Amino acid sequence: MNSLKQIDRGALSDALDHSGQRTTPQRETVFSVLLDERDHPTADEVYTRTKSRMPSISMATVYNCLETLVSCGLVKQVNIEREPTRYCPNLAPHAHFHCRDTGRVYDVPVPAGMMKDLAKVLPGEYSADSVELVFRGHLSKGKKQ
Amino acid sequence: MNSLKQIDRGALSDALDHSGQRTTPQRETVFSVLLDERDHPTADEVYTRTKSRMPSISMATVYNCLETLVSCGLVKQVNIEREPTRYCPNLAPHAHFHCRDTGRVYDVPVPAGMMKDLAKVLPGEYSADSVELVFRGHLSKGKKQ
DNA sequence: AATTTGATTTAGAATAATTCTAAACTAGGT
DNA sequence: ACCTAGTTTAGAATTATTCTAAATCAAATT
Ligand SMILES: [Mn+2]
Ligand SMILES: [Mn+2]
Ligand SMILES: [Zn+2]
Ligand SMILES: [Zn+2]
Repeated sequence: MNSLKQIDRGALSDALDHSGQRTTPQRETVFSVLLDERDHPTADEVYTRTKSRMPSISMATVYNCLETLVSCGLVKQVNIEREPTRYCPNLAPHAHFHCRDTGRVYDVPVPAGMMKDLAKVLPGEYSADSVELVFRGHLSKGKKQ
Repeated sequence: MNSLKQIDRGALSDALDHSGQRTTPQRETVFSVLLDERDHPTADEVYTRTKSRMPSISMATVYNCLETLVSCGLVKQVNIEREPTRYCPNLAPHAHFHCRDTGRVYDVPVPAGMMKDLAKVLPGEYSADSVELVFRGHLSKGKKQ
């Protein structure tokens, strides 16, 4: 019993089935780690958190599970500059904000359809299947951390 | 005599002076390589091209020069997924398009003010000093390469 | 002109995130 | 119970980049 809610467990096994991969305790646990704290952890952070729930898991498996979750569409990779890849289970179109002070990455909701509309700046010969919008700057003190 | 136009040579020494760094043949040559072919080369590609104009240059110096040019604001780093960092001397606000087929990266002009306007989606406590917009997809055949 | 000094260049070593390899393990289907 | 393909695992390999320390350079001073 990891902390996956029934609905998330369903989404996980559907997505894995659909892409011909098995549901395993390691994959469930890694997925639950991502859903529990949505702070865009790195593979290393996912490893630490997963290990506390499943001490036998290895770093290689964490990388494998993350790659599996990405490949079946449940998780997105977020790359900011040359930092280690971060992982985001938020499937809604959204932007990211990277705080230069803390290094933290936040989800930024965007109005419905806006991400798609951005692609209108593309000349006709370009056709985009993904749009990535990243802000970098500072959080005014007082808010969050 | 490297292939720097007089106007670019001026911009270079101004920017270097302003940040307390010296104008050197290596820096001039690396800068001219970036200006001559605006295809967002990697450090490795910059090294190859620079070496053909200045055979004695080393990889370490290319990295150093690129870092210098970035630090004085003449060049921007462009990071796409986990690929090697690319370098872009286009100082106008613009977006990038990454072709999944060829791996090439293209500049996409955006309407004046649009990049700034994007920051309006940010909640009040966020203040962005940089906005990055990257499209990924395919170029319709026929166009470019 | 020679000397000093700090910046720059250079080759090669070190680093670190990620991927690869190959062996052990697991589980579903016969 | 056995087969088989998929998964997990430890550790080695990879690779872009950074670091180190010595050599070189050039502006400023003597
Ligand atoms: Mn901040
Ligand atoms: Mn294409
Ligand atoms: Zn996110
Ligand atoms: Zn560009």
